[in-house]
Amino acid sequence: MELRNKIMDAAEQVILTSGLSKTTTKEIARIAGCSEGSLYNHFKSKEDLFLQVMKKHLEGFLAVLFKLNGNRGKRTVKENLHEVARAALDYFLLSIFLTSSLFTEPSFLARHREGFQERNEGPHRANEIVSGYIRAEQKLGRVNDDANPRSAADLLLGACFQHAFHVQFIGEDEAEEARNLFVDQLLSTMMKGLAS
Amino acid sequence: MELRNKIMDAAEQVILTSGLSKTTTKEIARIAGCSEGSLYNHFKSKEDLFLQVMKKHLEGFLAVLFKLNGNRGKRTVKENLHEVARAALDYFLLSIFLTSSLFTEPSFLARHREGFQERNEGPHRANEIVSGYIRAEQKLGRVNDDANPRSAADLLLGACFQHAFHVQFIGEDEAEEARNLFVDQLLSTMMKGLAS
Amino acid sequence: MELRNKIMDAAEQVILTSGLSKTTTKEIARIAGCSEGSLYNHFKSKEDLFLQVMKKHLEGFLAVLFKLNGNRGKRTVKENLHEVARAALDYFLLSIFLTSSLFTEPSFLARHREGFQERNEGPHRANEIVSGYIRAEQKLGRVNDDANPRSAADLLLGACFQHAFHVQFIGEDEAEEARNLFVDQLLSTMMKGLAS
Amino acid sequence: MELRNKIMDAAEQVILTSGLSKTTTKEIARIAGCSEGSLYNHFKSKEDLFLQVMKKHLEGFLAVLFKLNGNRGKRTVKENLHEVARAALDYFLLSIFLTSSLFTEPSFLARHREGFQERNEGPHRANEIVSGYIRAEQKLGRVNDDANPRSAADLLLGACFQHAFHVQFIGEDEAEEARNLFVDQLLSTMMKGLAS
DNA sequence: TATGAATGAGTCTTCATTCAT
DNA sequence: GATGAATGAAGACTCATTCAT
Repeated sequence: MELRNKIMDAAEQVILTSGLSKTTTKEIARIAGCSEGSLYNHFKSKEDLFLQVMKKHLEGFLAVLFKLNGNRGKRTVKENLHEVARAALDYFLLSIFLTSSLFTEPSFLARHREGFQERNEGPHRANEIVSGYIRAEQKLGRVNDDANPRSAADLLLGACFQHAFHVQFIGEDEAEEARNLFVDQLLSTMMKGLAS
Repeated sequence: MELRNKIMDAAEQVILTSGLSKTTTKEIARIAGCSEGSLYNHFKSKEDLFLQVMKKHLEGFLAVLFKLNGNRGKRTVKENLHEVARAALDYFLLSIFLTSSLFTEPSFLARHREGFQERNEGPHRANEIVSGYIRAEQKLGRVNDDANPRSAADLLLGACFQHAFHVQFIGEDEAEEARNLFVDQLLSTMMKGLAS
Repeated sequence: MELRNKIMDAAEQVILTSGLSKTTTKEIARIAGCSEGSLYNHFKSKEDLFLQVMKKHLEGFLAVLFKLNGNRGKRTVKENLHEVARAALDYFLLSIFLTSSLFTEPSFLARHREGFQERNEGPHRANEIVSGYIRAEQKLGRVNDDANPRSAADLLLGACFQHAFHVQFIGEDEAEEARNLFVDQLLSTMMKGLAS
Repeated sequence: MELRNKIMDAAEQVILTSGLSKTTTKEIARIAGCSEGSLYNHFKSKEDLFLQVMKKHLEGFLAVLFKLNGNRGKRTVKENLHEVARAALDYFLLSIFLTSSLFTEPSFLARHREGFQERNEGPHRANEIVSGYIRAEQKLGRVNDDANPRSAADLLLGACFQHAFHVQFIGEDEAEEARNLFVDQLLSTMMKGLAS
């Protein structure tokens, strides 16, 4: 594997196991098995390295999201939403450590806010895509006309986002099955609504 | 005002305007109008100071949550949930900068995880309370029996949590009215459900 | 007991148990059961406090030394030297922590060097007194004329001084009996000499 | 010269001229002509740096001590002891500033006590070696059988130890000749003994 | 006399980044 | 491209001392 990839993997690993504040260039280099200087042969700065890692995480998630559009009208709505919610949950669990740095360093956020938005890579992008899917299903008559598609997307993804947060807070890994159940109950409740 | 409170306010202000990584003891002292040394007459450490600020934020939110139980069966369910969702949104907007530090410094998280849970101050506490409220309303016949109370709570609070995250990401203040609308649409969609 | 004495005792206790670098005004006040401010009602400075403690230690030792002159010609020379060597050993064990500060802070030493010498309180004072005693015994014919009295004093007190150092280094208390034996062997060897 | 050595020399110089409490990382760096940060590229901590300096001092002294064993039965006993006593005196004069820190910071002592003893580098090591030499000479009939070898070693080295202490206390350099005389008188008195 | 909050200078250490080899 | 020593700015925290009450 090329050193560039080794470094990205090392950064990811250190962030996930030791937290951002312990993710020093020295530690990344140690895990990547190279010198600190080498980091700067492949990335402009530590910030740049983090940006690339974030982008890599996001890409995996977006791939699932784009598949969603192709599934309009196919399978059940619940099945389609289940798939995307599970992908979202996994992504949030992975990305929350890096994402939180956005608020730890607003200067970082300020520097890249524009870039994120220009390239439509902002965090709300996912909600927009899911919202678009739900609106499409509404037009196909497979979703209640009274529902607000964006609200529906916010409810589903928001619940996953916060759940990821809680899981990482607890610090114990959750079984695959538990995650499926969580999403399933979410969707069941969403589909039926609260009104008596 | 006593210096202790001045320091807490200064810390809060610096965190919200400059971000955690710029929230140095020197800057806090400058804003509080005292010496750095004074910080340590009132707080054991910077970490302790942050903990107190977090606690203060949480208390305001919990006060609203406890009121919720008193409203069982009163007003409409939607009205009750609206009130709590708005409080949650405000709390999340305020606390997200500090909360994100939990993931930046897992050692901090590890040190206080137990304490949070023992005192039932963990972040999931809110979801539990709302869940309890919804279950109670279910028994009163004011909520659909098919709904999973915990899932309903997770959807509502999760959406608010993520929305707070998005708002802070954008970096522009949202009007009071916009927040009400956001919550209102969330609840409308939740009440009716997606099923066609 | 008066606060002044309580403070001196507290200082002594902290120095002996925690070492000079942990002997802060805060800790002394805590042990003395008073406020930090009170220290300055009784002593000009922390340095002054230490000076008083050193003086107190020294006085106990000097009292034994002065008794030595009265014993000229009485008992055996070895008995007289044994008594003084034991007192020296005890004094060194007690004072070594404070004494070492002389070298940690040469400015302290510089400030008080003159004072020590003017008042004949320098550390060599003890050697002079013992030397004087031995010279007196020489004149009485109770000590070998070939011996150099000052060298004899240096040998005896030096051995005790270094032994105190070693004991504190090891960090384990030595039994009373062991100390007596140490001094006894020292004196036996000194009296007979090494020449074959 | 390599920076590592420059730093060690700088540390030694600052300790000897300004005392331990003024030996800050900033001052060491200034004298070494490098940045404070560089200190940490070569030494784990300030404590580690001091440890290396202490070890360097000790090694020079131990070299002389080991030569002593080779001289058994050669030259006169007094000549052999003179050589080792002079080396001891020089070593004590040099090391007393660092050694005294052992008592200023018992935590330092506690951390390294074991290490010192395991590697037989404790301060009593020298006394043991000299004691061994004297015992050997006893067996060769060149030292009085009645003398206790360990006591003899303690007397000689102890006197040198305390003399170093006194010299540093006075603060004036002693001429080479004066040191030789001091040791010579010590040995003369020791050889003959005090008994009349 | 006793207090204890306030001080501010000073300490060790960390860390992202550079650059000559 | 790879190295790793050198950097220097910055940070959290300590502590003897003061002074108004």
